[in-house]
Amino acid sequence: MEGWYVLENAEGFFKRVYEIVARIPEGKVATYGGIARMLGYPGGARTVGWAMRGTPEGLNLPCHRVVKATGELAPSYVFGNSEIQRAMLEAEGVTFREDGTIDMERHLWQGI
DNA sequence: CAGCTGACAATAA
DNA sequence: GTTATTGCCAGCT
Repeated sequence: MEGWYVLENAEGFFKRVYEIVARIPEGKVATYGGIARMLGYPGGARTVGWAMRGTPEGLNLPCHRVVKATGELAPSYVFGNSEIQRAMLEAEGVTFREDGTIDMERHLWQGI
């Protein structure tokens, strides 16, 4: 966490979340709680997800790479259908288990 | 000004 | 093993 200031206007909690999400590499996924922990809020998992809800589309933020701690994808009403998110992650190179959940052990991004 | 809601997470039964 | 409940932080009404 040294040069995390791509968006120099990173003052609010939102921006801070956007920066981290924007840093997620392809083929990797981050959890809401994980991002919250990076910010120093171990219990701010909901807040991170809530911040994503207000994510401007102009930032082209890879919100589809943010999943639950259990490896499950976000609810269907986020993209209209969970298939979209799953398809995008598969296209990125993320592997899924038989349950339809992401293999966190392989793709969990801890924030390099 | 006070209470409610919400793209979650962890613990208890 | 699954299902239910509580806690958490920031913005909104």
